[in-house]
Amino acid sequence: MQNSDAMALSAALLAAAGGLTQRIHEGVVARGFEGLRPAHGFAFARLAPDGATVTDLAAHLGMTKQAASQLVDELVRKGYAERRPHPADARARLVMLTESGWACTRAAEAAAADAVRAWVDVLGESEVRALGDRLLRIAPGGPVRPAW
Amino acid sequence: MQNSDAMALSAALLAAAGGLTQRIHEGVVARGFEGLRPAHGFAFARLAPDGATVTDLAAHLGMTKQAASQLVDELVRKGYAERRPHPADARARLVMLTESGWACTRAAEAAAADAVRAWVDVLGESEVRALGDRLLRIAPGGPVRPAW
DNA sequence: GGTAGATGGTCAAGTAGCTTGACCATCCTG
DNA sequence: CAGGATGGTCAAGCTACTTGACCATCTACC
Repeated sequence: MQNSDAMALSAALLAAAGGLTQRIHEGVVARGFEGLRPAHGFAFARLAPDGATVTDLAAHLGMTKQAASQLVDELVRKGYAERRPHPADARARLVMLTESGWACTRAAEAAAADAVRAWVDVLGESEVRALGDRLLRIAPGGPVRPAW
Repeated sequence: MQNSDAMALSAALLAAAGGLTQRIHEGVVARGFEGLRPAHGFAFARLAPDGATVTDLAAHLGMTKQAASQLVDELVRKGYAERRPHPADARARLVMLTESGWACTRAAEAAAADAVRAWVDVLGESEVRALGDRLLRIAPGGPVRPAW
């Protein structure tokens, strides 16, 4: 395999990821959630299950805890999250999604589903499943971080 | 296909793209090119064939021409590009890669090839080719822009 | 051929999202 | 119950972008 093939594959992967990010973002906006940037989506993904501390979030997003704290401030101010006392550690605070935050998460899922549906129209369902399977096997198991 | 499947596929795609970006960047640094951010790679891709004007570059990168101009300033200051008079338009200036810029482009190709080689080890060559083929078909034909 | 608007580019100032540094409160370990 | 580690915030600074204003040159129309 030539270097130029590797570049073509890389470009396709980055273009697909960029397009997906943009479509999800547009879909979320279209569903009435404003003032959010794609980076917030990564935060929602970490907060969704059971909440998280600011330090957890910072590690997940690959940023300092100060920056994560600012980001949480913003989510709180906009009503998507709230800080609650941590049940087991008086230093820590558990950041949890509000009902509005959950609604936004569902909107993001719906937008992602729309984007994937467009791929199914082009490739067919089995091909899309195969694509997902292969991506999973080459994706670094770790956290999904905005890397550039 | 469930919404949760779409999210899993999206996460895998974004993780793969993020990992690839990071690996390319690390590979470029490891080959001795410093002071460059991943975003510069997108600029190099546009400059590589025959040079480009600042306005072209801005459109390609999805930013204002002022920002693109600043970015070119930086590349010039670091010796990767140079501004030459445009042969057919006295207003415009043609930004071209220097020999050092070409060397950096080759380093990025080599780093991408390394990353792809790691995928081949996991999936096998034919699967990786199939992956690239499918990505090309779902990627928005347009320019590769850093979308978040 | 001259003039009016469009286009390429830069200078200047402002903004948003991150960083580093300092600090306090609470925890855990010996 | 000390002393260090950890969770979190406040404050200041940096950097890559933005918007706004401006000049030089191209292009189209009369």
